[in-house]
Amino acid sequence: MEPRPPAGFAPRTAAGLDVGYGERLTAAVCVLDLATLDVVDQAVVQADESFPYVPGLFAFRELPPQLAALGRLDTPPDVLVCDGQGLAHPRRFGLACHAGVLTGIPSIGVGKTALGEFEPPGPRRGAWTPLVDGGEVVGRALRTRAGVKPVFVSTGHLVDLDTATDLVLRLTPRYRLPETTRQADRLSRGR
DNA sequence: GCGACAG
DNA sequence: ATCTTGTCGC
Repeated sequence: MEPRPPAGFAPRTAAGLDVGYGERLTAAVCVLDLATLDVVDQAVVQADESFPYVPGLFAFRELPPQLAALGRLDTPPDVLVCDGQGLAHPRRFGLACHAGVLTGIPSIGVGKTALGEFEPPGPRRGAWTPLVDGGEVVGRALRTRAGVKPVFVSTGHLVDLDTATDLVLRLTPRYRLPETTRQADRLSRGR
């Protein structure tokens, strides 16, 4: 059956997660108020590399430090917006799925590149086309900004694709990537 | 066997 | 992911 959010799912906050690379890994999490998109909480954690980058096993590399950062927040966010795929993964279980299941927090995946096939969505913001892999619809290629390369949205945990799409559009009033991702990226670079 | 392969 | 200048466009 389709992943479905808890009854009455109406997130007030959304967290963006990202990992920056330097001498060590820098995991950052930024919690935004969905009404204002202001950062209301954040945390950073440094960690040594403990797993190589292996396509398909991305979560083994970046999730541990991200979970550590989440643990440093004052309050758990209502939904996690992950930097990578959720269901849109060869094994149907990308980073966003791991993050949601391990924390019990609803989650979605927003990738910058697609793993499956898709037709280019219309040029206008909000347009989308199905992202297909192995003959299955695993997510959506969503245009968050007119005339700019789409992002790839997929289900993580306890959130359906329509809800995930709405959420991403709410987080992209101006730029291609969600504000959550942008803020976490900024923080992971020490700013 | 060869190429592709989230970040 | 990260290394990096200028350049085109709103």
